[in-house]
Amino acid sequence: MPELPEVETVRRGLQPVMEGRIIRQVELRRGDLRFPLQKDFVARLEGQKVIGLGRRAKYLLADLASGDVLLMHLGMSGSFRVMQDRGERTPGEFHYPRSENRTHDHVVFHMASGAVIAFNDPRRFGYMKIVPRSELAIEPLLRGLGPEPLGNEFDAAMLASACAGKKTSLKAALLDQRVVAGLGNIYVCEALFRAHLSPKREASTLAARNGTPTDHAKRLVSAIHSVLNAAIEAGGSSLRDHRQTSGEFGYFQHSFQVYDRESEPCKTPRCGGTVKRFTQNGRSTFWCPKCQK
DNA sequence: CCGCGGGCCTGAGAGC
DNA sequence: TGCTCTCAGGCCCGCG
Repeated sequence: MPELPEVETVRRGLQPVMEGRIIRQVELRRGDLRFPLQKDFVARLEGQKVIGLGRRAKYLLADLASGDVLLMHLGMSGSFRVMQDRGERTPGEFHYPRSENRTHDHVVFHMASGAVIAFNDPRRFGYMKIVPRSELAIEPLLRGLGPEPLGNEFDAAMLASACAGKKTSLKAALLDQRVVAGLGNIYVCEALFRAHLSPKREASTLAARNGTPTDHAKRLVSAIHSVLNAAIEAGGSSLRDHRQTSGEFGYFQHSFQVYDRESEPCKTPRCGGTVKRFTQNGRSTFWCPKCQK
């Protein structure tokens, strides 16, 4: 599910219940996420104070007083849910809200404050890993990530140089986390539509000419900025799994221009085209062939 | 090095 | 109802 806007929405939901708070107990209900959690996973978290909760691309990073950092990735179907412990539990077991399927709550953080934070992930493509802060720079999971799309260093010049010489499609390039880190299938489709650029275009066609970024690169950067900012504002997109940490839906899916709109009319004024779908690198691409060139 | 396809998992929905 | 098939917000790995 989660691309940058969904992860950022989750971060904002978790921040008030994690930052400055102490993890009293970690309830490990399943340790085999995408890969097995570290043997000392629980021990390194229990009793720790969370100093800050940040985000890098699609990763959440909880900074601990011990000097460790807890990395969390939501994979395709991961979500966090914040609940309140009302003391209605038997030891070691939290009394979950009725009529809610919490069978895939794999890791549950019981905070000293009484907040209960459950990581739910049916497909288990998500994962967590604890690394010393001093080793973050060499952490394989983070090393190689490109610039943050909403950060200062991501601009037309940066995008143009990252695309230079790339024979692959523009869509594949944008999905490559080394080019820009945080976009996924939905927001790549949406950004390309808003920039009126074809997903089939060769990535290298965005490269600078005469040392100056092309208009295409500028248009694409501004489309990426606007679509991500709008999606964050809307609490992300809720298609299947994504919820805000309160359980509420995000609502950016109502603003999709092309994603999941196969055969529907193009939303570009006076275009009159129809949204098409095809498979690129094993993933669905939605676009309007009439106005995306 | 680069680009592509397969695989990892579970669940929802369509079609029969 | 139930089976089978396809598809899903990601990313690592191995192959050519």
